Amino acid sequence: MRQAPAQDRGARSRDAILDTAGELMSRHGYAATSISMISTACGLPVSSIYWHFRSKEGIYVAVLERATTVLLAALPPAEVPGADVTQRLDAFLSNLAGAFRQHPRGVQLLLGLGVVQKDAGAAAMAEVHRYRDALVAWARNSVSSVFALRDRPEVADELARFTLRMTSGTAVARWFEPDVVLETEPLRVTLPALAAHHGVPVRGTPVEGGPGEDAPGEDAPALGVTPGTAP
Amino acid sequence: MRQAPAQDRGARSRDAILDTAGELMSRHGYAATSISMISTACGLPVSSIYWHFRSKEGIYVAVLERATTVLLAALPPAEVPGADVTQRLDAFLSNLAGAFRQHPRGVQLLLGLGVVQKDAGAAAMAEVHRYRDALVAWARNSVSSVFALRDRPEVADELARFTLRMTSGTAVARWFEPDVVLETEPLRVTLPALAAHHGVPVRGTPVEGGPGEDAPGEDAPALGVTPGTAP
DNA sequence: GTCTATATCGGGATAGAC
DNA sequence: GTCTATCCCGATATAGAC
Repeated sequence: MRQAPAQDRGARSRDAILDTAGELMSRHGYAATSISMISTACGLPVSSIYWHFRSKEGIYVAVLERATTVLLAALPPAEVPGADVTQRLDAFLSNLAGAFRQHPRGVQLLLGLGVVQKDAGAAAMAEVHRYRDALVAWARNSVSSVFALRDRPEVADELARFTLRMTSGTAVARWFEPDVVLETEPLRVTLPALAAHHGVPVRGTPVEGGPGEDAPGEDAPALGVTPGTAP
Repeated sequence: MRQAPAQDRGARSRDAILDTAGELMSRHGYAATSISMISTACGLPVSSIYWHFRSKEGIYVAVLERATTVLLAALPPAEVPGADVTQRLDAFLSNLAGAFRQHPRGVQLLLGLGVVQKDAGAAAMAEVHRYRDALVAWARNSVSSVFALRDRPEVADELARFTLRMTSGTAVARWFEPDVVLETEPLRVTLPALAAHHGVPVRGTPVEGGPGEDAPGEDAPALGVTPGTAP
C-alpha cells in the first residue's frame, strides 16, 4: 500500500504551506504576500498550493483557522485557578504573555493585523471578525473570572478591551522592534486600578478601601510565572 | 499672467493626490493601495500623479511628511499648562484624543499601521521610523511634563510607551469598528496608577494620599479641543 | 499529489502630444 | 501640468503531463 505515505506527504505539504503562509502574512500583511513568495519560501510549486487551497483567500482562511485552534489551545479558557485576585490576575497575564511570546504570528493574525478592510474578500473578512470576537470573548470571560465580575458585565467588557488594545499595540510595536514582548507588569498594575475605579473591590491594590498598607511596593509581588503555559 | 493659476492648480492637484492617497493607504494599507485606485479616486490620470511624485514610495513618503506636519501642529508640544497634575493630565489626554479624533488617518499612518516591514522600500521604512520616533518623543516629553519626571526618564519612557500602545491598539480597533474613538477615561485612571506604582507622587488620584474625593467624575472635564488644528 | 508551462489580468512606470 | 497610449513585469489562477 502506497496510499498512506502519499496522504502523509500531502498533509505535511499542507502544513508547510500554512506555516510559511502564516509567517509571511503576519509579517508582510495579506495583500503584500504573494503566492510566489509562499511557493519559493516553502519549496512547493504554485500549482501544488492551488491543489491544496482554492485561492489565496482560502489560504488565508485556513491560516486563520489553524492559528485560532493553536492559540485557543494555548489559552486555558478562563478557569483562572488562583484563590486570590492577585494570583488569578498573575495567572491570566502570564497565560496571555506566554501565548504572545510563543505564538506571536497567531496573535497578530487573530487581532486582525495583516488585513485592512477589503484587502481580502468578504468571506475572509467575516472569518477575521469571527476569530477576533472569539479572542475578545476569551479575554472578557477571563477578566470576569479574575475580578469576579459576573454581575458587572460592562466592567468586564472594558477591562477586556483595555487588555486587548494593549496587546494589539504591542503587536504593532513588534513590526518595528521584533524583540518586543508583552509586558505584564503595567497591566498587573493598571487592571486592578481600573477595576477599583469602577467600584470593584480589589484586595491588595492601592485603593482607598484598605489603608493598612500605604506603599504599594516598588517591586511587584514577585509571583512566579505560572508553569504549564507551553503545551 | 497665467503662471499663477497654473501653479495654483498644480498645488491643488498635489494636495488632492495626497488627500486621497492618505485616505486609501490608511484604510487599505500601502501594498493594497494601487496607483490606479488613487487615480480614479481623485480624478487625475496616472501620469499626472507620476509628474508630481517620482514613484509610489514617493507618494507614501509625502503622505507621511504631511501627516506629521498636520499632526504635530495639532499637538501642543508638551507645554501642558495646568498647575495640578490632574489638570495637566486631562489637558494631555484631551489633546491626544482630539488629534486622534480629527486626524485618525494621520495617527494610523504615523504609528506605522499600513506598512508592514519591507512592503515599501528602505527609504520609506526609514521615514516611518523617523516619524514614529517623533511621536514617541512627543509623548515622552508630554508625560514627563505632566508628572514632573525630569529626573525619572525611565518612568516617562514607560508611561509614553504605555500610552502609545493603547493608541495603537485603538487605531487597530478602528479597522473593524470605524466609530471607535480613543477613550481617555481608562488612561486618566491608569497612567497615575502606573506613575504611583513607580513611586512618583501623584495628587488627586485614587492613591492612599488624598481620600477626600474618591470619584474623579464620570463626565469628562469637557476641555475644548485646541483650535487652529486645521490650517 | 506534484511538476512544467501558460493564459490572463492588473500593477507600476514611461513617452510624448497638447 | 495634464492627458492618451503603451511597455514591462509580476500576480492569480489553470491545464495537463507525470
